[in-house]
Amino acid sequence: MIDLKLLSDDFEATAARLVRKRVPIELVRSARDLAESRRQVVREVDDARQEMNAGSQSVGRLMREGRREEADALRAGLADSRGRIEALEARRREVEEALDDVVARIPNIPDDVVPDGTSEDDNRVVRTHGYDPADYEGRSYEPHWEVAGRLGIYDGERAAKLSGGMFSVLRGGGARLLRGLVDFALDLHKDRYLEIAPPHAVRSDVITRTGHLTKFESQAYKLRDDDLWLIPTGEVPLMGMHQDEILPEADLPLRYMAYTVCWRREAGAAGKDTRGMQRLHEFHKVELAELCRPEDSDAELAALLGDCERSLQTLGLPYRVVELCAGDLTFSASRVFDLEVYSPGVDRWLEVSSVSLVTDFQARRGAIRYRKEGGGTAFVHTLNGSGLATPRVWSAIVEHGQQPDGTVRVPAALVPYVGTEVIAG
RNA sequence: GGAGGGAUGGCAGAGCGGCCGAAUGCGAGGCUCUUGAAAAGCCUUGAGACGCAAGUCUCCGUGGGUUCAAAUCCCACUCCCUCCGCCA
Repeated sequence: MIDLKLLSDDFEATAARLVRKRVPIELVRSARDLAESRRQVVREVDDARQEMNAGSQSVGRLMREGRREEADALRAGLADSRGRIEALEARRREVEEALDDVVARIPNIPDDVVPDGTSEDDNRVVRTHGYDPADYEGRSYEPHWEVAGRLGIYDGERAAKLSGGMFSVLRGGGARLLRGLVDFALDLHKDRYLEIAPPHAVRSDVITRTGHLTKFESQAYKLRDDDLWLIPTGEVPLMGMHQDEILPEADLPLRYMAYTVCWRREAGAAGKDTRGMQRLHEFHKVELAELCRPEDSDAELAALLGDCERSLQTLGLPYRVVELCAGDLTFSASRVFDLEVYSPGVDRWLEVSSVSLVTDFQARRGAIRYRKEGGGTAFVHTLNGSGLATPRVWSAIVEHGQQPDGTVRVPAALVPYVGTEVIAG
């Protein structure tokens, strides 16, 4: 959630920044007005309470002094003021509910350096690494599901039999490639990130406060008999760990990585780009996530982006870095860089990582703070990015590594992890 | 799943319905003493909301109830611990 103070202190500027993210101005106005109403009601409640507290204390004093009749008289009057407090409280709840509802629709404020734009088309390619169209001329590339299907390392039909569409079954060298990718990613980042093995099911409270379950949409799977949700990303437990904590400043930044399975319902996303392993309900991912001081978050974002790029560089995959425009930013992010790998089999750039700066948006809802060395507390900034999202990297390796004889060449850096230079089945 | 115990500030740990936002100890910060340090002594030290400020309000696991008044009494829930059962 955003800082409501920004709306009362500097409405025009804040509204202008939100409008860049396609937020309707009426929504921002209504948040400001409701916040003001709330302030007023809270003040009335406080005043009423003060009166009541003072009265109650007088009753106590009179009783101790043995002045019974005076105490009884006062007590009768206080019963009424309790009714008044209850009425005011009811109004406060009403206003707060309305405010929460509006605030829940307001996304994080885009960073001023983010380019203007309203859609994907306005995103900016920052740089391209390792890609030369000449490399692909004079040869045909098949999509990964063809290559992998023929090798028997990917079985889409059995996956559908077990679980329906958008699930995968990997076999033999395909399963080994998946496992190797995970190990590779964890090893690559172990010096800067603390490895965590978190739960894959979390409470409603946790997934809500990390921003992955809202009144308006749910990408997550719910367990039937318990108040638990399967995580859509490792970010959820990594950030949820510190909810309601006040961290010592000296502990920051906290950099974590976690290998988890991720589940996404992706309702309505069926159809396009779903062939093979491009989009799955269940996939494996090594997530990088961190908490830091606000003044460090720009530098941490650059470093995190570099770390995520390093995964692709080391694997020798051609990719480009795309900065999302204001109108295309995800709800919680103030700034996002997508990493897209070139997939020759489908001749497309596929998003394999989304590196996000979330500023204090997530920390505010999750109440993740730190104690400043000079005194006082403040919300941390949070960041996250995929260190390696397996399905699309897996398929990119298959498409790039395909050889005339139908086998797949394994990138050199991955050979020790997969245990073979060539996947032949 | 069954039986019992518990949840209070950074930690440990008190707390007869009113003088309790809360003893005490530890930790942390400041000061005195000292050449310096230790020891000792003194002082300070939870979070949040509103307010220029004085100050007021909220928070003792969560939610409800009783009462003029709840950390304290009642109800429900959640979590933790111990024992039993089951189990990778």
